[in-house]
Amino acid sequence: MNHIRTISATPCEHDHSGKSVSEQVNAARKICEQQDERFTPLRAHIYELIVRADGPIKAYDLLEQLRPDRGSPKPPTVYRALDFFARLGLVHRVEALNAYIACDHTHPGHVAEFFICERCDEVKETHAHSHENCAPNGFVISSSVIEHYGLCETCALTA
Amino acid sequence: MNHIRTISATPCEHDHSGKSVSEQVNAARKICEQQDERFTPLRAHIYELIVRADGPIKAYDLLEQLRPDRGSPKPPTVYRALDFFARLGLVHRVEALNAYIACDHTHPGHVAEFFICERCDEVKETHAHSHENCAPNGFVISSSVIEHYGLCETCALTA
DNA sequence: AATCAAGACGTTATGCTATAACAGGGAAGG
DNA sequence: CCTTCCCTGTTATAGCATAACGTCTTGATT
Ligand SMILES: [Zn+2]
Ligand SMILES: [Zn+2]
Ligand SMILES: [Zn+2]
Ligand SMILES: [Zn+2]
Repeated sequence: MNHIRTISATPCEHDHSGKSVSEQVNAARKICEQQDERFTPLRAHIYELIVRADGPIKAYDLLEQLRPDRGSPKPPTVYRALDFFARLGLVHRVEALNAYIACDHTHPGHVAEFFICERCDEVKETHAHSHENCAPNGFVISSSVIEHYGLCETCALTA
Repeated sequence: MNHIRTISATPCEHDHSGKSVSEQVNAARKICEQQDERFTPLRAHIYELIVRADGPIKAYDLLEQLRPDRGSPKPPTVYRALDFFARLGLVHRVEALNAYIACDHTHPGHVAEFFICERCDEVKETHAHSHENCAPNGFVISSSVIEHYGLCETCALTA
């Protein structure tokens, strides 16, 4: 189907959200603790890798990056952590990329809307407006996937 | 990640769109011919299976349904057809289901927005409103994925 | 008619994505 | 101490998609 866009594996060191990696990790730790969930060393490690990726990252790329620090982890190791973070709203799955990205909103649990540049891989996350008005009469939305692909302003100008 | 919702494989005989299966197939044939694309017997066969599914259908389920009429087709057979239909806007991919569905709009090429009932698997397709206004300044959208999951009116009332 | 280029299809093989199921270990509470 | 729950490791398998090559048909060009 050729439907999966590619994403680069190049992390970036600039501070995208105005928070350092460790600040973001600590914020996640706090959110976990507030919900009586355990922010274990493994989870902290994986979450940090997701944050450092500074964009969508694939499960098997996370798996690679866990090596050799944690031996040779197997897929369930990372998928379980991703499930956990998704449940807490700390990480979103980007459906059309088969990838995962840290939520960059301070209050997780919202409906995320992504704008993904296909040229430079930059991703902007916004709070989606309500689509209840768009729904067929009586339809009750419980979750939504809203992703846009195209060119960011910079790339659009230099294209 | 447990992110993939399930869909039932039960086709349904009711006429969802007001057009019969053969009418839908003929409409697709016409759209192909208008664009100087070939609506081959294989493509017609696969398109008809998608229409008959009357909802999202998976690539490997299509593959099964092609047997034994067409011997033992392999995955590329169906993925090539799906690519073709998607290129013409006759079929949409539903990202969160890893499934494909016939466009039920008469003028393909639009941005589709799906409302998918997780209880009865009914899918309503609408024309999405523009999200350009929601985009970061200067972002140029080239394609979008908009899918909502929840309960249709009937299921919400009887839940 | 002979030639050529493009596209459609069959086939083999492989790669990527994700989960089921079972076993062991550690933390928290009784 | 002992039980319960959850976290993690591990093996195996399921599910989704494409690369690459060969053959044949179609339709245009010479
Ligand atoms: Zn978010
Ligand atoms: Zn860009
Ligand atoms: Zn459509
Ligand atoms: Zn329903």
